[in-house]
Amino acid sequence: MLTERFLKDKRGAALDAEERDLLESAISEVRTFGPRATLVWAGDRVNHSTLLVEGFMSRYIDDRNGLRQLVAVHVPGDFVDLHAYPLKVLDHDVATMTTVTVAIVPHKKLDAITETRPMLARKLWFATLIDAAIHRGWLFRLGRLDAVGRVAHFLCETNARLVSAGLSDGHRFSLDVTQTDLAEICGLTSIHINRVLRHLREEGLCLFRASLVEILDAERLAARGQFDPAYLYIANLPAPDQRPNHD
Amino acid sequence: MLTERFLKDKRGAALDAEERDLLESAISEVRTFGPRATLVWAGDRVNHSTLLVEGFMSRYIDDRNGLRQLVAVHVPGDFVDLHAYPLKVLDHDVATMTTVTVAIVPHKKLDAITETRPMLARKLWFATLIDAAIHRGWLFRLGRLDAVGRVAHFLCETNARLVSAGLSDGHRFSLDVTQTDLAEICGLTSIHINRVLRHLREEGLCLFRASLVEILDAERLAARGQFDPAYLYIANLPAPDQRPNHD
DNA sequence: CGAACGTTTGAGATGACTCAAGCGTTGTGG
DNA sequence: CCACAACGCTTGAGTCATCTCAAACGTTCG
Repeated sequence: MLTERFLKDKRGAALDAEERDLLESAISEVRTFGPRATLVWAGDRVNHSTLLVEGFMSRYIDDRNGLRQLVAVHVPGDFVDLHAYPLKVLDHDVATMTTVTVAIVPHKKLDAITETRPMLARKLWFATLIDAAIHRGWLFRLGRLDAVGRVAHFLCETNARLVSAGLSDGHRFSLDVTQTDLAEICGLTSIHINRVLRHLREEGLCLFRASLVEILDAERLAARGQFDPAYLYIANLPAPDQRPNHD
Repeated sequence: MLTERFLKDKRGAALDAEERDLLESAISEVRTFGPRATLVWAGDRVNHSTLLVEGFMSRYIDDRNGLRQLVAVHVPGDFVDLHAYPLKVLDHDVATMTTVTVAIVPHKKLDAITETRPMLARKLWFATLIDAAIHRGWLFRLGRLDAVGRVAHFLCETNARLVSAGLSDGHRFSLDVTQTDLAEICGLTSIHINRVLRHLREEGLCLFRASLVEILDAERLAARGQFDPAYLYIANLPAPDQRPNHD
């Protein structure tokens, strides 16, 4: 089932069987794309959204000098550009990172859903708000962490999301991206990413080699990146530290 | 009218008279708060959302060492934590920056709207997606700009939003925040913010003094911050540069 | 009047960047 | 089938932006 992973394990928003069937029937087409293919350009009007079934995708903003800043990385189960349904025009590009399988959902079908199924509509809304929460996690990463912390934070986040998608056992997962990709995610240069990865390896925190991430010490890695998974809204997550009392 | 500025001038999502009345009648209470008051703590369950009528508010994430990263600044007309309606629990704190007037909208009233008015519901969804687009603008700012660029970018953004809210003439506006606030927005130290502001002043780009921003050279300031307002989804904006052809 | 807060400036430390070069792997066309 | 180009990874050396620590000043408010 193509929508199988969508909103799976998300706090209080999992789809029931009927909703899932409805969404599944909204898919008009299934396609595959090779790596590094751009599916949507900023500024273009779009009439459909893209559910990622397999592979990794990204969203990014280019600067004047050809440098780019990734604003999102998507894993299987993500409704990559569902926000294009209300927005119609995007402020960023949408591209594949690896070879992907995607399901296309025309906005016309979403019209039918939102007009007749307010609860499902609310869950779609919820899904786009998780993306926004992840944006905030990234803002914290870029604004408050040093280079090692940023990479550690990103790897913890990706691990948590892939565990939720059933694509990581919590210690090893496939992440087929280059060091340049990591640089564009973390707001660093690829050269510095290389030194950061060496540092993480030498400290026994984690390995990144040949498209494979091995987390050697999850606890210390999370501490180094000040990673608290609350913002991912994953259900049944082992409780993080209690927040301090707010007096 | 309390909701007067909400979605005003936003591309293709302005409310019609009936929708505005409906939203207005969903307000249960109007309150004022002093500066630096926290309205919502991360992790708390909330049953209402807050429409900002007057003043400035912020949303932020604290790190372990008491430092904070702002993830949003809100101006009058913003529905500050509308995303709490689907999410119920927030991943960040919500606080006032100045003295504010806010309108409280219970989630129960929003239930009634989403169940009977799919088009208005879609516009509420749209409003939360603009906040997400602004998050992305901030990610670009933090990930790809140097200190001077970040401050320039933020001031351009705030100017554009306040023009849209009718609170800036495009050249001068009141911004009652400290240099420490700017530091927490831009991911810098307040000391460095001070030097950046001096630089902007000496370059004739803009002044920030006594809670007043004066933009001396809007074009060069925007260039310095690589600011392109497309992500704000403001209607009838003078067209920015055409995007290059994508071949 | 004194305390608290925000601003301003200086000096020195450091983290990340730039430039440069070499290495290994992969894919491709002669 | 080999040679070479393209790409990604790795390392070194030097530079620069921003941070840290320190101190002084002005304003506001109790």
